[in-house]
Amino acid sequence: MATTSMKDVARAAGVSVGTVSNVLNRPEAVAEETRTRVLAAIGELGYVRNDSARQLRAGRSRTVAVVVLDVANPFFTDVVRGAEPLIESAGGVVTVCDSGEDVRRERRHLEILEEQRVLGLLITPVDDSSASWIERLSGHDIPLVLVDRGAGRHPHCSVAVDDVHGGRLAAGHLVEAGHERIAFIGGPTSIPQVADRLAGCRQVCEESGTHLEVYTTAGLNFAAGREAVEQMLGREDRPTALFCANDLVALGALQALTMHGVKVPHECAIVGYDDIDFAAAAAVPLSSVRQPRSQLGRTAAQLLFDEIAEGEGHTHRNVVFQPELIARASTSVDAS
Amino acid sequence: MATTSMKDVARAAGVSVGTVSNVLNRPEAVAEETRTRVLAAIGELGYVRNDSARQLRAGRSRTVAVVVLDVANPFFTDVVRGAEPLIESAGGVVTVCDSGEDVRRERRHLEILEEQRVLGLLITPVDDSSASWIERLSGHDIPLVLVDRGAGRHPHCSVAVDDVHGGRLAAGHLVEAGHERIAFIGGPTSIPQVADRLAGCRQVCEESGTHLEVYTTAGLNFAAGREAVEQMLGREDRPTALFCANDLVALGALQALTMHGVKVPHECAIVGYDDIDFAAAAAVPLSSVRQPRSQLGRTAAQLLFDEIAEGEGHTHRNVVFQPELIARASTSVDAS
DNA sequence: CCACATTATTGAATCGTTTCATGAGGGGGT
DNA sequence: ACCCCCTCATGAAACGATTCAATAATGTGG
Repeated sequence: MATTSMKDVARAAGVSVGTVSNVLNRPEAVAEETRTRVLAAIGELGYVRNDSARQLRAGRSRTVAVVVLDVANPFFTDVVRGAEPLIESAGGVVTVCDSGEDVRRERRHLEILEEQRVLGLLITPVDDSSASWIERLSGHDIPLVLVDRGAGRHPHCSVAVDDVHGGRLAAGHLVEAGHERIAFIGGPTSIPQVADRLAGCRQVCEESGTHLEVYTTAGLNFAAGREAVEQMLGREDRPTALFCANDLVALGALQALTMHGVKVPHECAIVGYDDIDFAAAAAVPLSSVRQPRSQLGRTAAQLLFDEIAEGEGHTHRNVVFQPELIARASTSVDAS
Repeated sequence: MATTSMKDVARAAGVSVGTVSNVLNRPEAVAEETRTRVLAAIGELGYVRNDSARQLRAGRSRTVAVVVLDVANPFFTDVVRGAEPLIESAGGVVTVCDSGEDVRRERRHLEILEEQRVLGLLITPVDDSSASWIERLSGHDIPLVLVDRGAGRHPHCSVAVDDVHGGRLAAGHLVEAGHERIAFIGGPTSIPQVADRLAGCRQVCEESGTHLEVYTTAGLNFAAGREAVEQMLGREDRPTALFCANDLVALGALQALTMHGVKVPHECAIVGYDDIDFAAAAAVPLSSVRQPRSQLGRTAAQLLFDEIAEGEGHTHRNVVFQPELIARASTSVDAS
């Protein structure tokens, strides 16, 4: 048998489809006696609403999509978790899309989301080339909030963390500890977060006359950190401290250093970024720049619903959070 | 302006909607000249297909949902990544739902997925109470594959890892290393994986006359491991080795032990489960039971599509993989 | 007893696709 | 000329819900 529809329920309960619909959507407008009869029929037939039909009529789905750079990165899972409660309590459904830092994957997701007529979008764009697609969605009346990106530069709501400041915090911490050769590991630099963190780091190094080497990686993951360190260890006169663009890279770097017998922190200090749970539990507890992850998600969801509610007369808001440095053993001076 | 529909495109190109549909779905059935004209109109108007209408007509969506216990757990992200390529190459769309080990959340997801008429489902059920819901979906013609659960017990396709064997491997490894007091940390035991791993562990302990203590936790995460260890340290005569139900728990335990100055491995050894990337990079590289994660996902997707393709005359298959023990420093005997 | 609210239900139009039977226009073959 | 076949394009009928104007049924007050 094909799936049962409202028509079947209506027939079984001896009412019209309009009434069945009312029972489901505005139960108070239906007489007690009728309502129970309809509900009974629904139970009996195992009827399940067809969301496609609902959406078609409504013109929009109730899905809010969150497009992130890497679902395996705890930073993003925390952002998502921060956003979920608000979305769900507003009757929305959350779907997470992983762009994997790949513009093509991102585009594919956006195409599908557009066809699905999603209610709204929280997105961390892969890089600047994503902009045209984002404008397209926005032009098609899909409200969106940029996450961790685009403070003020784009005509959209956004939440972000001041990554330049974060870079300064990290580098400043290392310079204060007396390091004179610092390496930055991270990439690709087309990712704005990476570029900003590096920029902040560079500022501090230039101000203090500290030598800075940059190791550009292809991604922000475990393997990237490991490979960068392998490459670095070949050189003479190697840096005494690393600033890694995120904690995954830092953990990879830490692992490679340990494997090659380089002692952290006193032969080489490390600062990461994001302060994920694993950072504190690493071989050497990792100093890291902490971002208010779940707050980032919550605020993003809030901005999205504000935009939806306000409609036409909406003015975009850009919320910027300040990061915070958490010092741990990986940069400890007295651990020597 | 409302979103532009096929009707608008048809008008602009001077053809009927049927033809526009053909251009999109069976371009070879449309004359070259007409096709380009229609495509031009589509580009001009910025037309985007409406998926709700499509699905309504088709009766099914092209979404395959993967319902996992915890998206933040690298085990599951790897399973998902393993499944994705196959699903996407078959024209499907993947959506990941996080039940958070909570039956109520799981149920909410299943309700929504059913309303969405998903193409199929890969699911790791929270516990046995999920069964009735799963049967319901299955009865409503939604094909599904159980992941990491239900080898043979349920009337469905499934992929799984022999967790009892995994538990035996872990415990056997510790017993061989000479440990005589072992603690198992994990929970809730309503999760079948946890129960099986414990069962395997218990078998070995009984066979070898090894003392076993069980610390039941509320979840399989970082904090759970930390808390269990806090509790354990209060006791006298504490175990000399831990077997943790997964790596997150193990890392939490490791962190707590280190914080209290207990040396791993020689004051207390640890074996984890899953062999996630972080395991190798932990404070003390973690011995762990490795499961073929992405293969699990790939096979699950394969089984799902087989079931969809075979239709009525389908007979369920249950694939079981064998886990493997990876020994690292956290159980090393000569590291004393 | 009539006019008038009030409340509960109905039926039809609508959302945007896909699908399929139907038909129009052209060649070829006989 | 006639018939058949082919290629393209058409128009209308689904799909399953929501919404709203129209009605039916009931009660209220004058």
